[in-house]
Amino acid sequence: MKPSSPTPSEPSPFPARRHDHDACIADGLARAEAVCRERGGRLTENRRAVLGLLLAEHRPVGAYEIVERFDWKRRKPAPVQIYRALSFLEAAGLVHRIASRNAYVACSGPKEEHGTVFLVCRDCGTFAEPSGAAVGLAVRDLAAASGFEPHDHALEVTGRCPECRPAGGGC
Amino acid sequence: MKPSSPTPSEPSPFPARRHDHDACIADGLARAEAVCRERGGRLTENRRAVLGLLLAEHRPVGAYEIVERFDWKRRKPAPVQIYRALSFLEAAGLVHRIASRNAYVACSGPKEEHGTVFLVCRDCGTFAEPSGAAVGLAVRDLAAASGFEPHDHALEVTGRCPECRPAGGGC
DNA sequence: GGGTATAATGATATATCGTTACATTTCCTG
DNA sequence: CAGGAAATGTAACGATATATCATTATACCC
Repeated sequence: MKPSSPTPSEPSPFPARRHDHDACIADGLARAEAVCRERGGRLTENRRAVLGLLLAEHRPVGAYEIVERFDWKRRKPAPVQIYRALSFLEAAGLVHRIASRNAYVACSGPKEEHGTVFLVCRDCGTFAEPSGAAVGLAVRDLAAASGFEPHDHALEVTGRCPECRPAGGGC
Repeated sequence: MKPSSPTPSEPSPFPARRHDHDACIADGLARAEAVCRERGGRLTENRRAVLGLLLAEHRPVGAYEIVERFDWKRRKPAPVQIYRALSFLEAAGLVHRIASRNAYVACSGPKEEHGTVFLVCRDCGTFAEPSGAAVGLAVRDLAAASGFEPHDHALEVTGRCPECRPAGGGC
């Protein structure tokens, strides 16, 4: 498979244009259940619904867009409900906030190495979260050189995803 | 070089606790004048005032905080005035928006290499903008490996600055 | 099971951040 | 000094996020 591709073991952090989406939602929810059992929170109906919606999109979604799309017991939820669910999910490491867009994404990686680098396509909005160990190290080095003690960081890169780049490749 | 000291030529991107602050404001304004001459904008009274206020703080300041602190012709300015000045200054590369805080800082570096990494102290709020070539390269590599074409990025690191770390150093 | 503490939700209001729209003024240029 | 582009002034609005407090659900102990 993919004999001459430049990326053998890690084809792309971006989702394939068509993939088993139900499975990736189910995976995400299962992972959430596990995380909750471990951390002691509860994956309630509301939280599950918000996470499900984010898992159904591979792109950052604004809180008020979630409000609009939602149907909780035949009612539109109040913003605070969404923010509460998002806060819980973010604390649990299940979603990330994309500050540069005031939006939220489901965390795509099952590992603990998540949260390092976020790629967002300026054209289609698709989101990817590659495992950026090298970037993390560079950040740590840079911080250390300044005597700075890093606690948390968010690197948000905008650009064009493989699908949206001109087919020729070059520029 | 770098015989035994950890940071010989580049002591710290953080401002010293006391330094010639008037000079660093004057420098910033002079730089702004130069940039405007080159790019064709005008460093008007309002823009100069906003930039001056940001230069007077080595930390991110919210737009509405600028509104509150301001005294334009004995009046409080409307938010839109501040945002207009900030937009101009940001386009000119003279200030950066810190998305994770909804706040703005004066660009500290005179060079074109700015805008790569932002360090923000969680305790005192002090801001630094070290030259992060290594991080930039790591980001480019990571993006390339994904087939992603990066256009722009913002890396915002929160943590503790040298002044606010426990004196012992370790943890 | 019943009582109780804690977690989560519902509902309303409000704070904070940023923009739209349009009239007016400034100031550069010829 | 006329004409036009750039910048400002003013008011209202839109978007994002949180505060407060009453109520309901869940876990836990007995």
